[in-house]
Amino acid sequence: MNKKEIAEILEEMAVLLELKDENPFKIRAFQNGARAVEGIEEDIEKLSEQKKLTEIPGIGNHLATLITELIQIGFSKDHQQLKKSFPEGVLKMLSIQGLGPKKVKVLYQKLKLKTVEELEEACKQHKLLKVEGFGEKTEINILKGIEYLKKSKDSHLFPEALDEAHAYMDYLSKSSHTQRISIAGSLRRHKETIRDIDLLISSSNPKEVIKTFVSYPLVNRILAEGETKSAVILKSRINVDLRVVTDTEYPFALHYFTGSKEHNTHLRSIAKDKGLKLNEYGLFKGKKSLPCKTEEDLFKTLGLSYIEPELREDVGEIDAAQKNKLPKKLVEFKDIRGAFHNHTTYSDGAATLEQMVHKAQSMGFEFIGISDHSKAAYYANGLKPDRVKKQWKEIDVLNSKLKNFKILKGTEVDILPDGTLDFEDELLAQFDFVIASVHSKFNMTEKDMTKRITTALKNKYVTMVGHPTGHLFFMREGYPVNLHTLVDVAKDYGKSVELNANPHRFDVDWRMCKYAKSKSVPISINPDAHKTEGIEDIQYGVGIARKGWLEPKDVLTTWPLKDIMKFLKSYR
DNA sequence: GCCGTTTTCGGCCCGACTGTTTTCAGTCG
Repeated sequence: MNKKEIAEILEEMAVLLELKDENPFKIRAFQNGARAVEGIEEDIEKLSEQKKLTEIPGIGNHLATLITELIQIGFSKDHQQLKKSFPEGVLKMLSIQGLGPKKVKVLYQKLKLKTVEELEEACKQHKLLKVEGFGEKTEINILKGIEYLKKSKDSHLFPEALDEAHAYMDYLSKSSHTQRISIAGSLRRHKETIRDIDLLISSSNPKEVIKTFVSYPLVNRILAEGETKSAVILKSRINVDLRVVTDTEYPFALHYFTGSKEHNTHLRSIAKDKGLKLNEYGLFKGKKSLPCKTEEDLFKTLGLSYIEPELREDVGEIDAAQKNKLPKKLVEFKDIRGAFHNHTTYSDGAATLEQMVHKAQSMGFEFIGISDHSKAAYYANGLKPDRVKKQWKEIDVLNSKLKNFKILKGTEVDILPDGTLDFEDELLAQFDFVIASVHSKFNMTEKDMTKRITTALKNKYVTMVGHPTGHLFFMREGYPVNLHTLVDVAKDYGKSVELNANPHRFDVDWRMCKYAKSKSVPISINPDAHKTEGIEDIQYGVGIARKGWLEPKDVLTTWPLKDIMKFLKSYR
């Protein structure tokens, strides 16, 4: 059992303990334990063997035994026991906004509600009004929460889908019948969340390929198994569609199945204008298909420059391709030289300052910005000025030892409801950079929230706004804010805008990247890392940036360090 | 349940908001 799975079990146990009304500090110990496990840098199985688990802060004797049990026999008796106390659907109710363990417990015990569906029905019939502590508003909010849950039900975070797709492709590539293979669909276009995985294979023996496809060990259910088309659901609950075509058809099919639908429709009309017909099997002049070996050939034949998959959303890319006005070279991961917005154990990160630095160095970076939370972020162990200064000292010492690498002193300072910041200007002035973020009082009108955030951005020491909308995929909607106004203010005050690369966030999204680019506002692709691996999320942020038409020059974190330092001084 | 150079017992991060209530419990971050 790996770190992630162990952490998930500890997390679930914490939830179950909450439902059982256990000692809150015991619950927190499980939550801390889960986070500690996730943050472990070494091999957890080895640590368990060597009985060194208790050396990790947050893991004591009991949790160490439990983790060892999980590693050795794959389950824990304590966990199984706890799980028996509540039906599974009751746990699901907890993912509804505004419903916590206390209320869920009451609903389960008083109204005998066991699933989200039963809860929804009960709300509609106003059965909750009978229960003390529940009112009309609560019912409405629960229904809203259920609606939101349903909307995001069948979607998956980008990296989860990508990992599944790569593993499946590795497996399929081994078949001698597979000629060319590719990811298609929204995953190839790097949409922010993924509903299903589309795979395309060229082969002269489609039957065999399909047979191999449905025999994949991680398949949970086969939905369709035809001559050239198959669909399955994986154990991870992701749907995967496969199409098998001939190698001649492959480039056309790849384009077709990559989409988007709107892009395809538009491109077909371009073909039609030229007296051609385009579909997934070819580009036809009369009955004769024009030869194309690759997608590049296809675009060329239509008189267009090559359109990268990320751009195919029919938001002007076809027009630009006709006029040869597409970005010359979209940003790539290898262009990235460093990252702002990283947390350490000083606040709510799992890795120490030094571990984060080493990770950044191992990724070939030239700098890393450290931005732990400010004091208002109690829940995240936010820093008071004295601890900020302690961290600065540690950074100074490390910097003096480092060659060709620099740690930048930063903070993720809370934006208070009135738009002022959680640190005094006098302190802010001493940071190399300042990220200002909203972490509280989300419930404001768009006008007030926009005022609040732009006021913060206008502060002469603030470099950028962190995760500007605050949304979390599948968990909560963002607070209302006018992003165009925000970008305009960034433009006027010479600031940057964050593209938070955490796959739960992708905030701002690619649409706003495009707008920022049009205003020459540099985008910072930031990992918002809370552990060393978190820094790797930058690669997904790069995908979103590409989708937003960004080239290296548009991305602050690709600039040479001396230019970045110049930028950080320019707006003060 | 975890932790510890004031402590092996007794703390453990807490303020704001919401919706329900008339003084507060539950939820969230």
